[in-house]
Amino acid sequence: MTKPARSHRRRKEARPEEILAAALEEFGAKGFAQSTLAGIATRAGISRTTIYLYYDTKEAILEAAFRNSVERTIDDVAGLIAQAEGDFRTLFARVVDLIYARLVHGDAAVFFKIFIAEGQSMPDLIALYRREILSKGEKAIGALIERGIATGELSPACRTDDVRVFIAPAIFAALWSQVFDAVDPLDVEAFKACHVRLVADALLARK
Amino acid sequence: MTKPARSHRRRKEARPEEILAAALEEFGAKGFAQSTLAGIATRAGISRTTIYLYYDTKEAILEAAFRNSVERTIDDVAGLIAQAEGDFRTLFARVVDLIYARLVHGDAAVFFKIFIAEGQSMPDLIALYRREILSKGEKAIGALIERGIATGELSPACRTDDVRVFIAPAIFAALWSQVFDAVDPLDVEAFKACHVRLVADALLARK
Amino acid sequence: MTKPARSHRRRKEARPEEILAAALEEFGAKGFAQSTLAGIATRAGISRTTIYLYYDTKEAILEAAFRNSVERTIDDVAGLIAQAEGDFRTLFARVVDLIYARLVHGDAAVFFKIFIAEGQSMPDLIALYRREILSKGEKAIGALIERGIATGELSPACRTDDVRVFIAPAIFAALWSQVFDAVDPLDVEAFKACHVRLVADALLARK
Amino acid sequence: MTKPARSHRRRKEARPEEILAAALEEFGAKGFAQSTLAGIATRAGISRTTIYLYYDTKEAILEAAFRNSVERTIDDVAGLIAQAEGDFRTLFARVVDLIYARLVHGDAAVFFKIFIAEGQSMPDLIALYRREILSKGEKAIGALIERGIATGELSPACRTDDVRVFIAPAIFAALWSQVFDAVDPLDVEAFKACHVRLVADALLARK
DNA sequence: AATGAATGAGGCTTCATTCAT
DNA sequence: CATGAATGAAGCCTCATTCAT
Repeated sequence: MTKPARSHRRRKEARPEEILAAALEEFGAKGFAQSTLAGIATRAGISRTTIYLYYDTKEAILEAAFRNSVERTIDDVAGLIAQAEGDFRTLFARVVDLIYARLVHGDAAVFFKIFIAEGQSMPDLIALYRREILSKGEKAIGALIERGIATGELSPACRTDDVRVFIAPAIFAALWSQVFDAVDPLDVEAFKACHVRLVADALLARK
Repeated sequence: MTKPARSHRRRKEARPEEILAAALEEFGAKGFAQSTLAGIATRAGISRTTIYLYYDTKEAILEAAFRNSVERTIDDVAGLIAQAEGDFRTLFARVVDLIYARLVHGDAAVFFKIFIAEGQSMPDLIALYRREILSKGEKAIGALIERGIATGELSPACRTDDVRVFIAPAIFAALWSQVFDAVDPLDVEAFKACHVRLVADALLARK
Repeated sequence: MTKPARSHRRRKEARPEEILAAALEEFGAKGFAQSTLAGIATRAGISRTTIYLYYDTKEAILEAAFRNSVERTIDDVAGLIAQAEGDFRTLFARVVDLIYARLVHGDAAVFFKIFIAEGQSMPDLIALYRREILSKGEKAIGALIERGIATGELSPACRTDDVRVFIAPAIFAALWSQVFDAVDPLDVEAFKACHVRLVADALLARK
Repeated sequence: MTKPARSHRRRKEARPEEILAAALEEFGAKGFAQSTLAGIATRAGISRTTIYLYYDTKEAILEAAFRNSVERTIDDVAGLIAQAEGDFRTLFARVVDLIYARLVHGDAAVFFKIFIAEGQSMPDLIALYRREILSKGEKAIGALIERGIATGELSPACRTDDVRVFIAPAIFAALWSQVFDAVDPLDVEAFKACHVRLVADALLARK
């Protein structure tokens, strides 16, 4: 169907995403405020001014990169809610696995960093993040718990918990890696196991 | 004889701390890179150049503010390890209380932000933070668990856990407040209660 | 096909030298430390920041201007050594002519000024100057004297002199012009004649 | 009569000269424009603001230091004209000796440097220098030549020379030392001998 | 589509100088 | 008399952004 794109054409179509990828690299390495268009351009292997053909401002790049990443993440989370088999501990572990994967490496970690540091000046993105991504994640965990209650594994009392507490260690791990990796790297796998055990032990204990 | 404090003198002595306080405000509001000396000066109610009478560079201000805060925090933590009476759940709750107090409001929150966003460029401060503050906190929790094992409340198995998992929700709460306060404020007290319950339930369950 | 030079291009190629010329003017008028990039930019008819497209720092401009000038000067001096015909007095006069021309007007005068005033902080340029330019000049004079001895005009005793003594009045004239031109201008031609006569008389007298 | 000054009093009277001495050091080390009041104050062992009790501006310090030095120099030169015994070569050597002494070390060297580099902006001092110091020096040399003619040592033709040519090498030596001392120090004594020989040989040769 | 050239706004820092003690 | 405190002016430099090719 789609004609095998000539390299010129292909280039043109690929540019925006290439720029976004380069920007994400730069943002991750230096933070948003410290990032420069020059740095992004270099990483993308293009000239500084070419960026302006696709994005109007530095902020626009961040926003585009963010929306781009958001969509993919939402899909992942949706899939994650659907696939659900096995006992609570197993299911929870699987969910946590995915969250760690996305948070410790990948785009999500970068945006986390940026939002924490410079979120004051970008309330719209913040709201979008909270609404589109975090909410979905919360719902996924909530659904997991409901299922546990339904099967009799968990006590209905677990419904009253703030599910964010159950995921918090993952965020902690992501940030620890970002900040202290050089001076004191975290054994993510071991930490994750502790995390799952803590939550499962606590919830299952409530009969 | 010598009048207790001529206003000139008194000012001079107070200045450094005034500047540090203003800087912390500014850093908290804009992040370190985005902060300007002009902003700090305005908040302190002095001129831009006056700052240079006390600190040589913007980095020096950050460092001074940090060390200033570090010392106070260490003292708090030390005191916290000492005072310890009651059952595990009560003690843990008290420790967590203090951590929330310092992390959600106050200096610690600001430095957290800065380190996450711009830590790459200040490895020395990062190392200091990890060594002087976080370690102390970890030890405090570790001591608590040992005490619980000693009194027979907790299983010795709890010793194998990474204690950072037990505190992670507090960091989460601190960052959530920083980032999402405007769009979706966190009920910190409720969250904290969940946090304590989760950890206590899990640990006490392991017999 | 490719038009010989689009104005954009041509400009770009000319810019560095334009900036250097402007800088030399500015340095000459104010000395190096007192010179400002704003002044250079104005003289060059460009904006302050445009300078940074071509030179990284003020020091870099000085260095570039200097090297630029050095090369031309060395070539002149080399040519001057080569062309040599006639009796000692005539030859010496010709060499002195060139030295005055370059020293009293032109780049050399500016660098003299700068080196005298601010040489402490630029030892590399100083060394280069001594090695690449002054040495060549000394050699030229030395060669002249050797030739005079060979032809029997001069006594071999002249070889023991420090040739810099023979040129010193030229430097004096250059500096006098720089410093006292407004208050008491020097009749350079007359002074130069005196200079040549002094040296020639002294050397030729030694039989 | 004069009470043996109490140290306080003595201090007060000495201050201006102490400041001048410190300023001269600083000017010599960094040039005038690069010198700072802070540097002068440190060298003088006093506070920055104390300087303002005695001198209104940086320029005023330069001027005061200069006038101070001028007076002493004039006296020296006057004395130098008076004392005159022996043949031309001997006398000339003695005069040149004094000039070297003052130019290569001491205040005069510093002012030379400053005037060359930054004279444009201080025409009054320049004029004063030309009038009060250089003129006197020229006259001293002129008188020497007249005496030589009178005693029959020199030809009356020597009267037509610009006497500055005869002293130029001394200036050259002074500047060389300032600029190239680190990279290629000048053997001042040898150079001076060459200088005297050159001038004497030339003048005495004209019969 | 892509880029090299150019610039204005703004940040950090230095320093001569004034003010109050 | 002496000084510590404070500041305004000015300089260097960076960077997002516009213009012309």
